[in-house]
Amino acid sequence: MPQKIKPTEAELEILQVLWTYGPSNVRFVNDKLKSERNVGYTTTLKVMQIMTEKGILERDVNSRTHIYKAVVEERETKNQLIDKFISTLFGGSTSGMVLQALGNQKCSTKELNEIKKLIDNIENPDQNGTDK
Amino acid sequence: MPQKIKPTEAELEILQVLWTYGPSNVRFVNDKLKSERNVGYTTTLKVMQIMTEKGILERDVNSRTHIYKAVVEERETKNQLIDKFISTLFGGSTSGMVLQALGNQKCSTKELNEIKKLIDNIENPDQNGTDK
DNA sequence: CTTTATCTACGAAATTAATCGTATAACGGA
DNA sequence: TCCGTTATACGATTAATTTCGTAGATAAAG
Repeated sequence: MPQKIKPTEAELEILQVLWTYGPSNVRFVNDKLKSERNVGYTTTLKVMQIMTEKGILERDVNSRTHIYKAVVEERETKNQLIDKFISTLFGGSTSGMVLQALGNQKCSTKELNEIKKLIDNIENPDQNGTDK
Repeated sequence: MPQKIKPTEAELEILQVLWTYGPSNVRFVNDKLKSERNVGYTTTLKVMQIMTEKGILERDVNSRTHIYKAVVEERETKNQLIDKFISTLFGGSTSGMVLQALGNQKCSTKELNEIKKLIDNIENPDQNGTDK
């Protein structure tokens, strides 16, 4: 576990864009954010600069338009956030959280089946389900 | 959906105590918080006063030592937080979040079975499992 | 009745997050 | 070459959060 990551709301939004679309410039990221809510260009720029200082992002400065990419890994970061969420709200009980999430959210039958399949795989790791 | 709840970190800690132990005074809450981290009495007092102003808590002022209780409901509040968490990090996909949570956390077989049972109940709501 | 401990009220500092305006440099087309 | 567009840099402001010190009131102990 290398670093401790605690992105702010605004930082998470930016990370989402970079995780989804790969390395991007500020304009692109800002456009994506603007499709969700109103935010100024320089605001996004500033946050991305701060993230770079913090080591959350890296940037390529070779061209005039800087290209930013996420340094932190999507899966790992989300795991940390889930961990924290579960420990804060559910006393560390993963199943407690899952039970509440499933109990109250609308989840398609297909999704539920995926989850069941995953559970079966966890319980019988050897028996090959030809997952991937 | 009555109100929108967005407790801060410190507020969530306090809510946890009140949800777990029921209506309490500041001293009690502060003692519980101190078992986790260092925090001064007046700090806890202040936060609880602010929460009361916000309508997150209510207090009984009859005795000198005020008794605070949570106005917001545990289940509902956690649901809102889960919702937000899922939409921010998993594009609204509950199963996406559950898959990642189960895939990476250690969860006992018993817990996994609970989850499976719940899924079965969701899929066959009529067939009575004598839930409650 | 004093003294000491315990409460609440209040104010204010310290931090952190988020936002944006303005300055300045560079690019691109007319 | 000149102008409008687009970048980054930087500073400053605002708002929210967290923290705690101090004052004043009340209870409890001696």
